[in-house]
This record gives sequence, structure tokens and C-alpha cells, in this order.
Amino acid sequence: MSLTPTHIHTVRDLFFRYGLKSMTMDELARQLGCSKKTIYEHYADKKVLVHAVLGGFLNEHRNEMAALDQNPDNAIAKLIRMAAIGFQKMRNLTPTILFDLQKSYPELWMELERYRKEEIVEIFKRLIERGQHEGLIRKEIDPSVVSIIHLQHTNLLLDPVVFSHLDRPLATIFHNIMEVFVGGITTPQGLEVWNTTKAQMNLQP
Amino acid sequence: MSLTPTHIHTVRDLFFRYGLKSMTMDELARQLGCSKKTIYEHYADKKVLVHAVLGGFLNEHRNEMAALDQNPDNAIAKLIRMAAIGFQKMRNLTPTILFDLQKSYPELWMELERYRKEEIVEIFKRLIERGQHEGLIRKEIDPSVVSIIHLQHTNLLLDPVVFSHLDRPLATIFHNIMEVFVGGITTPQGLEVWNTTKAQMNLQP
DNA sequence: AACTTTGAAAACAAAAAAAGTTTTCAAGAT
DNA sequence: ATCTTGAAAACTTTTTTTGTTTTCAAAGTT
Repeated sequence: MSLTPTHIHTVRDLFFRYGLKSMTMDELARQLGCSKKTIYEHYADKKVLVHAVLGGFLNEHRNEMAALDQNPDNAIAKLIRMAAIGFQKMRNLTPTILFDLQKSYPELWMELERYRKEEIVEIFKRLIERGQHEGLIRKEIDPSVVSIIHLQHTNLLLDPVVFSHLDRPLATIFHNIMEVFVGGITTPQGLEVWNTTKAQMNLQP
Repeated sequence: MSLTPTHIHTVRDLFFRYGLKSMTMDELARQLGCSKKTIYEHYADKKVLVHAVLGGFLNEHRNEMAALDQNPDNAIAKLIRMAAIGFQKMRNLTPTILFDLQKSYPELWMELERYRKEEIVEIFKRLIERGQHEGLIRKEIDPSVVSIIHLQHTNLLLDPVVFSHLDRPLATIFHNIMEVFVGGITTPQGLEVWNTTKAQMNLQP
């Protein structure tokens, strides 16, 4: 048996839904309808499997970001689209899986942290700089500082204490965060772009 | 040290957030800022602790139901309020904790199932009968059948596949479910009651 | 029709982790 | 000064999980 992409996607679902600890290899095999032997033929051990699944998740995001980076939108529009994708992906990261990652796969956890703190922040920093050249973002804004602020905004979604008791759709929370953030960094011209972009946007993909 | 109600509430939070398996006794002690010894002075073993926490959760619900049952509302209003509380409580039950319960504490899982399938369904059945006597619910409705339908409605909230991809607030989902359910069982007079009750209701407590 | 191959299912050993117990020790109470 | 308390940490025991191996039956092959 060959463990198709569909299978690996099922594994991701299970890991994300029940956490890495609760989802044992036996349970995984049972849910996939295959034997453990088959899993171990494709993945040396559980750690490799977990890395493959989360690495895939991260790569997906990396690719989406790269694709967006290609297109010829203005900086503000890009920034918003990228943020939307980031927020959308965040919601899959439940407290359980984050907890299990930190505890049992610290290297992978650090890799995810690094990805966010370095790669993503770097992309946003460059976007903000571009926005400044385009005259859409105010010159007083320090791109390094502000891109970290954005990272912290996305972090808020991971903390169940912050917004979840409000019982608002992610779209609403996203919208408000962007309203503050974009409003806070744009020139009058940039604000116009934000208003038109906003009108076109559809957060649920 | 005495493990105050605050502490036990923290334990509940941790169990609900991270699941029963990921939350080990060591981790629990660490988070509570006490020693395992202290925990074991109050609870013979982890099973007892888990039972205490989830028993408390269930009892809370039982008491809220009993309190509502006392007040002199009409059957429709009661039914809606009770449903609202039930839905509200449901959202705490993440896939992880349900999975861990079924796997590691099957007796407790069965007790929760029994509570919902017997006690709660019984309460709703009686309410529907009362509603029929009050002329608010149609006589063709079979209380036994319809109270089970309601149970199944609440079950839908536990399945992450059903509604969560919609990214709607619980309040919206609740409202729609009740719109269908109440609309489906009421007499014209009952429908009026539902419309006025609806206006007063505030789902976020 | 005998013979391979395949892979699920189950049994297994080895390793890891968690439960539960005991010891240590320092801070506060008596 | 002595006693008590309980966190912290060390420790043992039990349980769970991992990862491997074996069994066996169904499907395909010659």
C-alpha cells in the first residue's frame, strides 16, 4: 500500500484535531484503515511523520506567500491578502497541538517559531518598505518594528483567552485587527487603497 | 495547601484546553504551582480527579437546568433558555477531550452520554408535553421523538466537520437551529411566544 | 491449481512516559 | 529553637506507546 496524499491529509486532520499525543500510531493506523507496518514503511518513526505533516503545512503557507509575492498588486493589497491567509491558517493550530509540539517536538516547534519570526516578518518588513516607496505607508513608520507588531497580532489568535470568549467569526476579528493596523500605518492615499481592497475582499476562501 | 475551588477551576480549564492525555499530573502540578503530593492528598489518583472535574461540569449543568425548571416561564421560553445553556456548554467540549474521554475514561464517557441521552432528553420531553398542554406546541408532535431530535441538534456542535468551516458565531448557529426546531413544533400561538422570547434573548452570558 | 506477493491484524519486545511515592529541604509557624 | 508544611526533586512502579515481527488470508501470477 502506498500512503497517498489523501492519506497524509487525513493524518494532518487527525493530528490537528486531537493533538500529537492523543493520536497514537495504533490509532492512526486504525483510522487510516492500514497496518502500522505500512506507515513505518513510509516513515521511519513518528517524529519523521510529524515533521512531514507539519513541514507540509508550513510549506503550503510558504508557497501561498510566494505566489502572492509574485502578483503585481500594490503593497497594501498584498499585505492584507497575506495577513488573511496567515490568520486563516492559524485557526487550525489548536492549543493541544501547540502544547504537544512544544513539549514533545521542541526542534519542530522552534522551526515553526523561526519561520514566523524570521521569514514571515521579513516578508512583511519588505512589503512595508515597498508601501513607503509607493507612498501608501507613512515614512515615520519603522518597518522592523511594525512587522513585529503584525506578528504579535496574529499571535493573539492562538491564545484562546484573548478573543474566543467573544464568539465572533474569525473574519470579524481579522477585519478589526486590519482596520487598526492598516489605518495606523497608511497615508491618506494608502487608506483609499485599503478601502477599495476591503470592498473586494472575501475572507472565507 | 488546600486546593481551593479556584484551583479546581484551573484544572478544568487545562483539561478542557489541552485534553486529558496531554495534561499530565506533573504538568498540572507545575501549572497550579503546587506539588504532586498536594494533589494526591486531595485526589487518590488521576481518575478521581478527572471524575471530579467532569462531574462538576455536569453538575453545574444539572443545577442550571433545575433552576430554570423552577421558574414560571412558559414551556417555549424554558425550552429555548435550556437549549441555549446546553449549546453554550457544548463549545467547551473540544474534540481532544472527547477523544481522550472515550479512550481512557470510558465509564465517565458513558456517564456523560447517559446524562445527555436520559436526563436531558427527559427534561425536554416533559417540556414539550407541557407546551402541548399550554397550547403552544402542536399535538401531532411526538415528545419522545422530538426531544431526541433536539439532542441530535446539540450533537452537531460537537462535530468539527459540520459547522466550524462556516466560521459563524455560536449564537448564529444556535439561532438558526432554534428557528427550525421551534418553528417546526409550535402552534401559531407558540410562534408568537417564540418571537417575543427571541427579542429578549441574549445568548452570550 | 499450486505458488507468490501483499498487507491487515495481532502479538510481541523494547523504550519511553506517566503515575504515584518518598525524600529533601527551606520558609514560616508555634 | 523546634515543628510543621508543602514545593521541588528524586525515585520506583506501572502503564502506554513505539517500533518489530509473526501470522494469516485474500488477491494476483505463472
